[in-house]
Amino acid sequence: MRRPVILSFVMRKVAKQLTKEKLLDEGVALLMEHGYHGTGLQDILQRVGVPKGSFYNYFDSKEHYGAEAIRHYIEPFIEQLDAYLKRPDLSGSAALELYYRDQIAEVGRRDFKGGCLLGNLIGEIGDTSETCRIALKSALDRYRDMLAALIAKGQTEGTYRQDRSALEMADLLVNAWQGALLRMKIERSTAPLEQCCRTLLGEDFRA
Amino acid sequence: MRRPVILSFVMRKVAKQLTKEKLLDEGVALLMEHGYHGTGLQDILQRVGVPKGSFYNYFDSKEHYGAEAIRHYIEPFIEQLDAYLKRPDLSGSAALELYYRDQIAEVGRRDFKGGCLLGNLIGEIGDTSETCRIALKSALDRYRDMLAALIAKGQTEGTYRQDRSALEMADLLVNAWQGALLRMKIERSTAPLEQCCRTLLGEDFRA
DNA sequence: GAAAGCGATATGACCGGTCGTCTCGAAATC
DNA sequence: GATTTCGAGACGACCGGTCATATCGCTTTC
Repeated sequence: MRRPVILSFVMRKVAKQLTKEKLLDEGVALLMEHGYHGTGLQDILQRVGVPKGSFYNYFDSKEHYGAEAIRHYIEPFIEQLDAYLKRPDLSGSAALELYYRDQIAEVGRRDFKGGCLLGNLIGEIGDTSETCRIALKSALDRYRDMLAALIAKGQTEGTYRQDRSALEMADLLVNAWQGALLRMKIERSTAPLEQCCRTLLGEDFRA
Repeated sequence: MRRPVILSFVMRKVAKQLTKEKLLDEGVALLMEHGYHGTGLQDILQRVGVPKGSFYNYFDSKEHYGAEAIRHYIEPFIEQLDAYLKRPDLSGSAALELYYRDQIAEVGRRDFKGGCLLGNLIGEIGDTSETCRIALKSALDRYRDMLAALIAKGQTEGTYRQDRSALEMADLLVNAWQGALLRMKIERSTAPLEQCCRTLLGEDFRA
C-alpha cells in the first residue's frame, strides 16, 4: 500500500546504494551483538524495512554480505587514523593516545558490549569462510598499517623507541588491544583497555 | 534394540559421567571449529552416539552445556602449566618458552584452525550469555594466574624484570597471545605467535 | 499526449532443513 | 509395584535461499 514513486534511472541507482549502506550499517551492529551465525538475514532486513525476497538484489549471499560488512566496518577507523596522521599539530604519540582514549570512552558508552567486529568474526568464522577471511585480513592489515604509520611518526619525533620496527610495534599493539577487548567483555570494565594503553603506549614503546 | 545390561547404581553413574565427558570432548572440538551458534546439538550428540532426546538428561540447556565445555576445555592447560610450575629443574622462563613452543607446534598441526576456545567464545557470546561469561572469566583468570605464577618464578630467579608486577605482565601476555591467535587464523601462519613470544618473553619481560 | 509493450527490478510466499526444547511412554532399577 | 532414568519423536520457530509473479521506468507506436 505504498505510495508509488517515480524515480529516474540514476535516482534509483542512488537509492539502491543508500539502502545497501543502511543494510550494512544495521548489519554491522547486529553482527557485533550476536555474531555471524547468531544474526539472521530477517533481523537485518526488517530493521531497514527491506523485504525478505529483496536481499539477493543487494548481495550474492550471506557470506558475501559478511565480507562487505567487514569492509564497511573498518572504513571509519581508517579515516579517523588517517585524519590524525595528517594533522601537523598532532604528534604521533599524542594522536595514538587521543585515538585510544576515544575508543575506550566509546566501548564504555556501549556498556562493554560488542568489542571489535574484526576480532569477533575472526574467532567465529576466520577459519571456515575463505571469503570473509580475506576481507578480515585485508581490513586488519590496513588498520595495522595506519597504526604503524603513527608509530613511525612518533619514532622520527623521538618519542618512541627506534630499536624496533614500527610495524612490529603496531603488530604487538593490535594484538594486545584485541586481547584487551576480549578481557573487557568478560570483566565488564575498561580497565584491561586502559592497562594495555598505559603499558605499551606509555612505557614499552617510549624511547 | 540394544541388549539389556544390568548395571549397578554406581556403575551407571560412572558410565553417565563418562558419556558426559565424551559429549564435552566432542563439543569442545566442534565449538572451536564452528563457534557457539554454528554448532548444533545434533552434531555433538551423533558424534558420541547419544540420542537427541537424551541431551537433557546430561545438561540443563545448550547454554549450560557451553559453560561446562568452557570449564572442560581449560583444565588441561591449567594442569600442564601447574606441572611445569612444580618442576624444580625447570626455570620459570624456560617453562614458559617450552609451553608456548608446544602450543605453536600444536596449532600448526591443526592447520591454524580453531585457535583458543576462550577467545572465540568471548567474542561471540561473551556479552550475550551471562552464564557463559562467568565461566569464561573464571577460566581465563585461572589461566592468567598460572602464567603469573611462572612469571613470578622467573622474577625471583632474576631472569625477568622486577619493576612490574607478574600479574600485569601475565595480563599483557594473555592479551597479546589472544590477539596473535586471531592473526594466525587469518594469516594462516604461526608467525604472529612466534613474534609475540619473541617480543614479550624474549625481550620486554627480560630483566 | 495516450496506450501498449518491454526488459529490469522488486517482492512475498514458500522451499527443504535444522534449530533448541519438550512430552510421554518404555525400560531399568530398587 | 514404585521410582527413576532414558529416548523416540515431535514441537513451533527460524534458517539461508529460491522463484513465479507483480510492478516499475522507459520506449515505441499510434
